[in-house]
Amino acid sequence: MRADRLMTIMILLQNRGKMTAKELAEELEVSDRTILRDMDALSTAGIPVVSDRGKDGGWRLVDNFRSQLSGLTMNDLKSLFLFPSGKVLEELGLNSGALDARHKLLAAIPGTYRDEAEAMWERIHIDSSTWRQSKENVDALQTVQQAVWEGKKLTILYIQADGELKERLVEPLGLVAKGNTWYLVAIRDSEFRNYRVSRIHKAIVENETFIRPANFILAAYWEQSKEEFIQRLPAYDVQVEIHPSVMKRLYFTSKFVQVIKKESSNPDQWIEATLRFNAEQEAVEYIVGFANKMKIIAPKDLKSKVVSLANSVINFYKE
Amino acid sequence: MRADRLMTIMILLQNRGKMTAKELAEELEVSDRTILRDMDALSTAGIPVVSDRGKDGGWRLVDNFRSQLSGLTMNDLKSLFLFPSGKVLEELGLNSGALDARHKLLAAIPGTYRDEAEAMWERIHIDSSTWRQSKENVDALQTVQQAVWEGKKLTILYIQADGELKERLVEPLGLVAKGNTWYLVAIRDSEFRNYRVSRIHKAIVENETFIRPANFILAAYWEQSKEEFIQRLPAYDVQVEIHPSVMKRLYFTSKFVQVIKKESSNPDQWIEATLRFNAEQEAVEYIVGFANKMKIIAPKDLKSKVVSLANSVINFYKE
DNA sequence: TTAAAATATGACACCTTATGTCATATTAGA
DNA sequence: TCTAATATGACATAAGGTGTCATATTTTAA
Repeated sequence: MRADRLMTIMILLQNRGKMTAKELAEELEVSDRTILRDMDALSTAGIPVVSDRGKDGGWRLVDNFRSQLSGLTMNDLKSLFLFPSGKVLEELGLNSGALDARHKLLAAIPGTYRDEAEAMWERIHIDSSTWRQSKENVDALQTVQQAVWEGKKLTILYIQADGELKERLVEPLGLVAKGNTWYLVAIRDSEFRNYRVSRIHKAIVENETFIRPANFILAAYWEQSKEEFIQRLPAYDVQVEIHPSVMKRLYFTSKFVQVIKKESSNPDQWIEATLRFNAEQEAVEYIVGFANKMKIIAPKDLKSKVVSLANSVINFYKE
Repeated sequence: MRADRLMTIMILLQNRGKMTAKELAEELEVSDRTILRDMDALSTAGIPVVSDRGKDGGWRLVDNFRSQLSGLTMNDLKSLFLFPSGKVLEELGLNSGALDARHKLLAAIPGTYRDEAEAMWERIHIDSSTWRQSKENVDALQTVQQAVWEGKKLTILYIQADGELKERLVEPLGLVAKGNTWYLVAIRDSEFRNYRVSRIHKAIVENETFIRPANFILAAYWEQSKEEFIQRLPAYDVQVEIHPSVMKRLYFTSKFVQVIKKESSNPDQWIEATLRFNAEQEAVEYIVGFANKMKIIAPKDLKSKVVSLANSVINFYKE
């Protein structure tokens, strides 16, 4: 009961600014004295409530703290109960069915939490699955996950980009779910590395434990790692003109689109755009599919590459 | 204190199987009698603890429940503090910075929760952003979100699939984050509808409120809606043989791959596979990019379509 | 300066909840 | 039959919380 009330006091002060003990007492149907005690309890708990004595006195949250709270407290509560996609939960072995049991456990928490939880569940849903069944292989995920939780070293057979199988002994720090793809973040030879879980052919949890780096923050590491990866991503830019009839298709596969200039309602006016690919070959393969609806402006030698590919298609099916 | 202890009992039983009241009492530094009372409380709360009397007696969780719990209780706690992607939080106005303040609030919860929260944060990270900047337009999300929270009707200017702008008055029920794409689930004309947020050109929150349907469950509705959408997705299956040199590429764009038969280590043996497309044209455009590395087996008339497209490429660049 | 509105603190009586101790009963296995 | 275990009730005590009351201090306005 009291935890409920403390939380409510915080929320009231956040929303209304300054309130007297008498007002709070009436709102919460307790005595003034109880409110004063609650204020002691909040202070003890580190919540910076302060009092103004005398006329026009009352209680408020320290202004700085309050302005933080105004963007935080209610939203904190909301995000506290915003659950990730059922697919992620499932692949972590935390089935959607667990949601119900968790709700039950949550019922033991002060009522305000519960109300916020329900509101969030009712209004926001996250879904990371694809429209069609993903073929991403997560056979190794259970084993990898076990090692992560138990802080044990892991031997993995890893399929490298060139298709070669390599055995590695790693210290698994965490897992990152990027869309439908799981990455294992681990230490090998004193260096941080990311391994795509679908490329782990086999994983064996070792008995040997390891010391987790003291200041390792998975989310921060991942953002940095991602930034570096993106920096190293090859970029092959192509200037094209697009026939309006395929604009919809371009939006649907927006993956390569960087810039679209001057989209016009004139159904006959070709539209300039910049596309970015990882490699020339990727550009060729993509652009050839647009046939005569996408015209290469630059680089100029890409045209002959596209034509060459088209010729090989024709020869292939001549038989 | 007691809530802590109840939770600890559950965890101990889950981890150790059967324990006597005496053992639990010693572990938790309370009397046997208190443990027996706690068991009553757990039963009352719906946790199926059962006792074995007499020699070799003790307390355990119902086997079925325990096996669920082994995937549930600890995992419940874990998933309770598994936070969705920072991108989703950001777009909901719940910035990553809120995480820290939430952690502080969570500190008020029994210590076991806090420990689990830290473990989860340290080991699992979710990231729904793309390697490259997404072009998905979420300008309207703030306004839409506001209406969702406030339970107010919303007027939207919606860009339909054919590009036409339509004005709609809707009752917004919730938001679904599907990968990088937000969908608004709303009622219009007494029917549930999904609107892609990036297609909402403009949104205006009305003053008029609406009655939320009593038994509406967003997650359930979304799963059903998705199922129906997938059922209606056209499926155009193509049997192909793939040269091993492009297998890597196929894995990278696994979107269309349905079945791969007999993958061989023989670098000269073509591999049979089934690809699924939404339309014949999509198949043509995709397969042409593989040139002579992907051979169409069936349907047979697709070959001529691919050749035709290749010809139009060649003619296009003849100038 | 006075009065009113506010908080600050302590104390006490009372209420509610929780705990430990004890006694008796029942169950299960050796 | 004996021992190890749970089952239940009861009672005294402890712990936590609340309301009422009294006294003290601070602030502002008249």
